[in-house]
Amino acid sequence: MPLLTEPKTATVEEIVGQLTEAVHEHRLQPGAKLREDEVCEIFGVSRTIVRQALRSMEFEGLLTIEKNRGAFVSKPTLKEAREVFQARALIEPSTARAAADRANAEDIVLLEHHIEQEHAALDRGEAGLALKLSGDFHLEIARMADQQTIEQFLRQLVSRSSLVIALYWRRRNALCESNAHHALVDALRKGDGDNAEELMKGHLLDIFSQLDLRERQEATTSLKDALRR
Amino acid sequence: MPLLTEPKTATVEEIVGQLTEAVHEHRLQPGAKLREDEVCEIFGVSRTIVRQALRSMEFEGLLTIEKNRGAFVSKPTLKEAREVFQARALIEPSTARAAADRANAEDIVLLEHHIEQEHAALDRGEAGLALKLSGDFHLEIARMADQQTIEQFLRQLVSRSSLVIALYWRRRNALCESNAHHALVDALRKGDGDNAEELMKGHLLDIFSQLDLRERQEATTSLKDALRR
DNA sequence: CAGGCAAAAATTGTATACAATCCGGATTCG
DNA sequence: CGAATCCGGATTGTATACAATTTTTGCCTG
Repeated sequence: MPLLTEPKTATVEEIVGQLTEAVHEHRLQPGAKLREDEVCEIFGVSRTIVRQALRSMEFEGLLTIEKNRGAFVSKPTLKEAREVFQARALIEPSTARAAADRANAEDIVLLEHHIEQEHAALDRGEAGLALKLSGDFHLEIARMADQQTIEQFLRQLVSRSSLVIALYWRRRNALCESNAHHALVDALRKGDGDNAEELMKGHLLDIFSQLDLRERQEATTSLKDALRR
Repeated sequence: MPLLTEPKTATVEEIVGQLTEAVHEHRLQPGAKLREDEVCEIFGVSRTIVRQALRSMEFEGLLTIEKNRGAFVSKPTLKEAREVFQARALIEPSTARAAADRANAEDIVLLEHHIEQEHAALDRGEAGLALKLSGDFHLEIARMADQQTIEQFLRQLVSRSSLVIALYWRRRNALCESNAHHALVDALRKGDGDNAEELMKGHLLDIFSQLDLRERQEATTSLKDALRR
């Protein structure tokens, strides 16, 4: 399995990239522990480098580092989950509008290619990959808007969205993706900012509505609790 | 002068806190270099700790670390400067609205106290301190809105705003601060979300308009270039 | 046999040693 | 005299050694 196998001496960025991808594609689930030595061996570097990588990912919100206990893939709470999508709802519509004003033919082709890959991944049953591509799609739009500061924030939000979806997505099977992205690209192609803004707003609401954000028991981490009736 | 003098063994957070404060108050100017050994001696810790602190501040956008060259207080470009205030204009008005809905008497007292300190600092001629307090004021409002994700982003934006102001503020002397904060607190006290939102929007535009964001020459760092006619 | 205690192993946190790179000044050559 | 080059010191980057903490394991006792 060519998963996280790098021969030797990777940079911090490469490690962050591969680990981030693994989390985005749900190959690493929320709660999973990343032992430093293990990561060291996989990438063939010293703990100095690995610790830098883990710390970066903590800043992104992807990992939570507990003192003296280690780095774990973050498990957003319900409140955090809501906040992530509230923040996206605040940021992304206006970003889509800006993108509509600036998108050129090249950008549109890129986005369409993105959607193709996304559908292909879904057809192959690779839901994790499709999810990551979907996130990248949103980031591409932010990039087109030429707002690096916002893009940087959105990167964090998309990362966290991936965690939220891992924890709170309703049906494990049907990962929708209707044709919201298609419609968005159409609006961008026409330079229709109003429509792009509205479509983005609706799209985010749609995703949000498919999350199960009701109060629930903390996932019982203790075997004892899990077995008592 | 009790500036950055800590006796011994500080934590990463303490170092980040003190250095951040120094940047926010313009005691450390954009472009200033932070040598690792120097910071080590000041705080009485090893480079391991200092490097963690510097890296944190790089993520906040406060420092820029150039490979093999060191950590410098960031110098936002014109584009970045504009983006920072565009992002704030996008985020803060709705945050002010949310704060108006949630603010209790205690919060209002806190904010008023904040404004007092700000004016006192201005009267004493401590413009840097006043600026930092002004940033904290905005962060307090975000905290009241109970949106930690947004608050986290705003923290970065306020940090960068401090750098932008250091670089692009028009008149070095009169650091305005009219009574915009007073008006905002009034709206919050009354729970008037609409007004709070509008006031915040106007306040940010006001700050933005006092920046000198025209294209300009890169400050010539070379004496030779400065002398040739 | 359950529960608690203690030692050992495993893991993370910090300091230090060593390697790589950069910077400034002196030297040499055109 | 000016420019390029090379060297030594200074500074940052990485690996490793050691300390502190947690987790596991095994033993002992009630």
